[in-house]
Amino acid sequence: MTKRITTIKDIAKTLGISVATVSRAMRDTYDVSAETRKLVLDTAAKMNYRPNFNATGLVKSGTHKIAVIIPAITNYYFSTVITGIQEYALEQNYQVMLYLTNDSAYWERKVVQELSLSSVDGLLACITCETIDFSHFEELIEADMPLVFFDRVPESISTSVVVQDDYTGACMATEHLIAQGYSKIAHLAGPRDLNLTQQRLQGYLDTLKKHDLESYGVIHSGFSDENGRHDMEILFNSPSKPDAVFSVNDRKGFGAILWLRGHGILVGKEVGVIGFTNDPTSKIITPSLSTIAEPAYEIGRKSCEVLIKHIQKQNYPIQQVSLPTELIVRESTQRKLYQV
Amino acid sequence: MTKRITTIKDIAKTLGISVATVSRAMRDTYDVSAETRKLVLDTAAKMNYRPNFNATGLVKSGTHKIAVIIPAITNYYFSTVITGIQEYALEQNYQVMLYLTNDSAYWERKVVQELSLSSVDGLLACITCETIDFSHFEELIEADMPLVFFDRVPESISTSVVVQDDYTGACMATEHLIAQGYSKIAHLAGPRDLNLTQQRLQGYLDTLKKHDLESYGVIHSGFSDENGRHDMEILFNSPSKPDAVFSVNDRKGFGAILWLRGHGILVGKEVGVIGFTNDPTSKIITPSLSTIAEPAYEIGRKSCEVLIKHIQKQNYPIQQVSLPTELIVRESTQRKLYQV
DNA sequence: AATAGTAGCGAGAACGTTATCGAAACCAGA
DNA sequence: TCTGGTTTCGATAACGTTCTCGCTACTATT
Repeated sequence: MTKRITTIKDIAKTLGISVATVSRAMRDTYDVSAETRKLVLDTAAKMNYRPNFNATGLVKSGTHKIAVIIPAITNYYFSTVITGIQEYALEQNYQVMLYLTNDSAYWERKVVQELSLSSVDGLLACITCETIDFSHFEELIEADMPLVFFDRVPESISTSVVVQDDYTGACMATEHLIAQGYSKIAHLAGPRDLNLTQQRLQGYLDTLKKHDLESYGVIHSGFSDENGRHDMEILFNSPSKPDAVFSVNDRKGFGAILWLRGHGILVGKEVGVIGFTNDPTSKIITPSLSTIAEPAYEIGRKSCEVLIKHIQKQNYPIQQVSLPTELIVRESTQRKLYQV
Repeated sequence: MTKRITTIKDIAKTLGISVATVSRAMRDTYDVSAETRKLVLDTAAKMNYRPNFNATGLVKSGTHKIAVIIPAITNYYFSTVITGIQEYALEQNYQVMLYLTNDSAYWERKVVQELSLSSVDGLLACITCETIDFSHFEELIEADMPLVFFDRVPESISTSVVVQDDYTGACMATEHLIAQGYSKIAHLAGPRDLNLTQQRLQGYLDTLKKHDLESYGVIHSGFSDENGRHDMEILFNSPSKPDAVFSVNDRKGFGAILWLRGHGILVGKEVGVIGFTNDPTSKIITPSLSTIAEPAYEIGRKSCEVLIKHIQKQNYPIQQVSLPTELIVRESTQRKLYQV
């Protein structure tokens, strides 16, 4: 703070050359001799020079920064996505600024609006489960700010999006339950307005219809294991009890398993449970949870890649990326091998 | 990008006043009349003006940004710490830039060295478990960059640090095991060089000594559940088998429980297990894992608070904050109530 | 009525870098 | 020796904002 940071001027002064030459030597410009470049680079290293990004950002409009707006990071999926984003960004020499909305539409709007257009080159966003008004994002688009959504994406806005194949994943999960001999299948669904919720719900419904089965209940609620428990309470207090549940995510699946165990119901043998995510805890819980694995890390990398392409090429076409999921069979959907 | 962003000059031009006045009106300067301020603010809003942080950062040295350098975020503790950091930073109008080192000392050094001193006001760091050379951090300190460490802190550097009380936590864990009647206690320790590892090890050793007990083994390894499994394999293949283990963190504790269950050993009744963290999965695993709860969220907030104080007051004294932990008793250390 | 004080504003420099333009130095060919 | 073409470099203007002066006009005091 008080100490003087060495600038390009200092280097120029000690070397007796102009700042322009120093600036050129720093970058890969041809307009400088090999010896002076080496001289500049050496003294720069000696004087512990670091470029001032505020200055470079001022003159070339473009900071090498991207903003990531995400509901939370305290779960496996989101934290893994961020890891993917971060790694790709670093490889491409971009820096990531993190904004947590805590799943509050109010905070999301506030963060997006206060985001200085000049402080980031682009935006990677995953909306809250409350977001129904997207005008704050639309303002960004009008200002030509590169923007790509991942995982939870709005339907009404035309931007690039990167998601997992939620529909097919849901079909696979439901098919698996049916193949295992379950027929009274219910669905623990996510918040109503989320695209992802609707996709997974539709995959579930379509697969049931394909097999001439009826739904044994669909309950919409949040993503926590507590939500899962509560939904099971409702589901199993109804006259027509299901013999399997497909949960919109693993955490609600954990809640479902815990509720079933707490009520002396054998998970797998009596009631099957399948989740969606492949959270590491799904291997740890007893019985272990069958699930649809999401490529979280790749979603992070891919969405960052698409964003940076948008940043670097003005008219890069809008991308609709959908990454494949995978069925992972564990104990919670096995009728025979039930153990413990 | 191609579209013109409104600047302070545009506002000045449309209003027929000088840029200086507009600048003053934006901030809380007395040197401007109430009416012109209102006029400026209104047209600024109308023209959708956003401040250019590159410019402000250039003239006042100080971007409102802090960098967070952390090994990973894909676990409960780190992601919760970041959440705390993020929330406090946002409240104080600071923005956080995230850097993941992936627990690689090489990456950590690279990130710290390439970090432009001018692009952030301060640094919040948690070292990798490989870091033994701290010269890259010392360079930052020499350049008067505010720096505070959290959780994993170096001993040799004199900066502010924010940690949980690892020593007392380890004492509490060991005391609890002894109180439950276990006497042959082993310790699944963390990576050797980490201060946190040594503190928890020392707490364990001191408590054993206090009760005239001998250690039934200390094994150093990483933090994953796989490490926990592997360490148990070694521990239980030795002639003197323990009847309880204190794990340096919950994830290794999960591995320990899984290993014991896999070998038909009743967790709790035959062999007690206690962890450290209070990862949400510790409630989900069977049997549920007793643990020492860490105040992860508060550690995030507190370390951010200390950093911002350092940023704002040049000679803010160095802080050594140690936040209390809490014993959480669950099934894995209960000899009597063992169920399932 | 003269002076002092103050509120409100403008002009211009500064922050550290890049970009544009042109000048100097050198070389080759005639 | 002169011309033309490179290569290498320096001066200077920009980028958007804040800050330091200083100026004007108004109010208050005597």
